[in-house]
Amino acid sequence: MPELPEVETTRLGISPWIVGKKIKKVIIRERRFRWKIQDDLEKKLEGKKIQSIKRRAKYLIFDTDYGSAIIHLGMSGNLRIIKDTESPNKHDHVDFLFNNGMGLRLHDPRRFGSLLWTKDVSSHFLFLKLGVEPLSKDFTETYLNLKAKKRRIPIKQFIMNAHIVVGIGNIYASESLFHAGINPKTQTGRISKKRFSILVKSIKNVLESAIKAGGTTLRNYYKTDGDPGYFKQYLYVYGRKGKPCHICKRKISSITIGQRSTFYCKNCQH
DNA sequence: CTACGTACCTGCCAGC
DNA sequence: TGCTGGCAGGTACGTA
Repeated sequence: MPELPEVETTRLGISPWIVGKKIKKVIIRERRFRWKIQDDLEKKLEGKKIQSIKRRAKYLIFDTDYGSAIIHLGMSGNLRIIKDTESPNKHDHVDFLFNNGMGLRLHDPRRFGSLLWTKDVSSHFLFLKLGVEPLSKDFTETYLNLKAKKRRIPIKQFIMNAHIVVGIGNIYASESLFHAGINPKTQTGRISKKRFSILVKSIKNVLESAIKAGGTTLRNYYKTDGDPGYFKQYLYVYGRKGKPCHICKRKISSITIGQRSTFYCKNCQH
């Protein structure tokens, strides 16, 4: 499901409801996720107050007085604010209930997501090898140019590699490359610094616009208030195989790169 | 480093 | 109508 904009939209949606709130009870109906939820996670969280919700890559980090919960939404996960009297539906695997009668519900049909607990986020194995945040000032053409040297992989795989830059998934990789006019198959090491500059701007633009629109809803992603994200209407290539390019009217092509479907315009991207 | 495959899951859709 | 295969927004890991 979610790429960076959807995770960020989720963070923005739930923060006002739960930052500063004390966790009264944690209900876990299903522990089998990407990693099994540890047996005493309820005990770790109950009674603690949520100090802040941060995001690193596509991970949401719930800092408490002592220790943090880390949530990843995988392909199909979402988080929603509920009243603690709302009965669970299928795949509503975890509830965090607060003192004020509200709760946070984790729903994830495919269970590729995760819910982990750590005393120290900065030393957690998930965060050790991550690349830069695309919306930070560290993400520049100079950085990409440095990392790109002699790399022969297609540029699309390169920008989807979380060791290089985090948060860019299959939708926004295709979209960013379209706006930058770069063919997704182009060998990374053969792209000029000038073109990297354009690519960096495109990525930041696409991600920021998608956050403003509340993310992209294709099937089962919904914002925390239950509404869909509206960025789908701004997609230029993703999911548009055979449809006319919004710029040149020629048909959008679809190929596979790194076992992932990839969309681009043969006429606009070189 | 690269390419490729495996694994973890459920749901949906097209085609027969 | 029902079955089957393929595909889906992610990512860690293993092998050559």
